[in-house]
Amino acid sequence: MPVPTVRDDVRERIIAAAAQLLEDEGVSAVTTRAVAEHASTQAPTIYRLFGDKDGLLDAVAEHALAQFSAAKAAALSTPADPVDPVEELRASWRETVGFGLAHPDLFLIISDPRRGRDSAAMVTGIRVLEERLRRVAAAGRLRIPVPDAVTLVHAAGTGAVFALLEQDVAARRLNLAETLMETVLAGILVDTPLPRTDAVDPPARAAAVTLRATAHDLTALSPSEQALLSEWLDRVIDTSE
Amino acid sequence: MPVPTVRDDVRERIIAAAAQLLEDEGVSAVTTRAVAEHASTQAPTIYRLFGDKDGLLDAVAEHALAQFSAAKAAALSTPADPVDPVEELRASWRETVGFGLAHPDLFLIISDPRRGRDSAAMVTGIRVLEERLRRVAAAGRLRIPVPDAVTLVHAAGTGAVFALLEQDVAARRLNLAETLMETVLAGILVDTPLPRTDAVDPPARAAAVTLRATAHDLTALSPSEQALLSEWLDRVIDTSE
DNA sequence: CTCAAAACGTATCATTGATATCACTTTGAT
DNA sequence: ATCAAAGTGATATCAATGATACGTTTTGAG
Repeated sequence: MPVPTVRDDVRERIIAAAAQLLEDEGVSAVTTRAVAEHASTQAPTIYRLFGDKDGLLDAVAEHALAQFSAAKAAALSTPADPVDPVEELRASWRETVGFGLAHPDLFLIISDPRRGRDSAAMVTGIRVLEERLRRVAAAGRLRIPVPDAVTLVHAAGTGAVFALLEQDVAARRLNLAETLMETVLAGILVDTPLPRTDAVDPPARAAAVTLRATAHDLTALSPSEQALLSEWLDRVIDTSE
Repeated sequence: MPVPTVRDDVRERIIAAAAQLLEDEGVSAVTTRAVAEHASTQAPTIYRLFGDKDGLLDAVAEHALAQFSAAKAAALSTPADPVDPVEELRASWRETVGFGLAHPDLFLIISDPRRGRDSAAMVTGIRVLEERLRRVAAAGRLRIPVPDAVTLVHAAGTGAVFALLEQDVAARRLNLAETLMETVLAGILVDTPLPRTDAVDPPARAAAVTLRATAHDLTALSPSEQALLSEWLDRVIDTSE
């Protein structure tokens, strides 16, 4: 086992400095000079240790994701203390979405397909998801092959985070992630019905949704009447949720 | 109606030059100097017309997306020639995914949440999707409010494109996009059964999937036996697809 | 034709990723 | 202990890029 050398120390200081700059001031603040200064070293050291700036960002992404994955792995149930693997999958999804929303710039770097294809960070994250889904399959709850499920859940999760990041931070509809997750789970799991608003819902809701979409084409109503009708229908739809 | 001025001409030339550079050599080739040269003008003109480089990229994205959306809108069925709105939604999804895969750098620019929040390009794209879903709702096929469906489908579509772009171009599993689409549709539409492999499938497939996940943990089999079993199960799963 | 406003074009700045260079230190074999 | 080889740290610097200042030219209304 190699003892930590001075080189390792500098390497960690640089990664930490870059990570903090990324977190605090965004990706545009991560310049070689700023990183070097925050790490109390010089710019050329970055190139000696990481090759180029892309290599540094790779290292930052891998570091952050490794930390995150370790926390998740620690939460994995042990054979001695089994937990419903589907619930673990749900928890994993929520943690991932939360991570993406909490560290948007980092998430965007990791998700960049031009980087992610061979990135160690992405591989690490995928492996955790795969283990979760393997357990679900082992419990007989998965309806499709594990690799397919990995890709599907990964794609949906990425899309959910991106869609939420696009929304204004104050008006984020966080249940979008939940809805998308449940929708995907309903599609890939056995014996997991669609979320709430299905059979339980009064047929009135479906009718309201339908009518709401055509409210502005109802020639029998004046524009102001259409507007009011739309408001009412929105209330009907929302309160039956 | 304003007549086209010289300024408009230069503006279009710059956008075309930037778009072509983006398409041919990727985003890193889109420098102010390269764009200016290809457009037979000077770098400062870019700043007079677009404010900064970000503004130029915005304009490029909007231009490309407007062209794309126009083509899609032209394909929209007219009242005189109605088409199943759900099928139109499927077609729209496929076109969007195809667009993303054909123009990855452009798609990444459009999808960047830091840009997309107020970008005209994103608004344009969303509007088309909203119209599609409004028609689905008007036909009584939508189970959730139109705005929710817009966000959901948009998120899933973005995720599908990103997941596909991450894969090696030669080994892309394009049916991932189809599967995700059908899964989401099954979740938001009424009277739409889950995709193919549901009730039609023999229960054998589900069992094969379950067993496949635990093949390497079967202590009753030797490692080589486990490997062969895995191959057989993969064939079973694939041929009943 | 005049002339003010707009557009153009040259030159240039500041920042940033990346590298050359070199003195100094550590390392490890002899 | 010695000394050559490798590594480290620091300064200076390069090339490319986004962005702008400012003098010159073009345009179009009256």
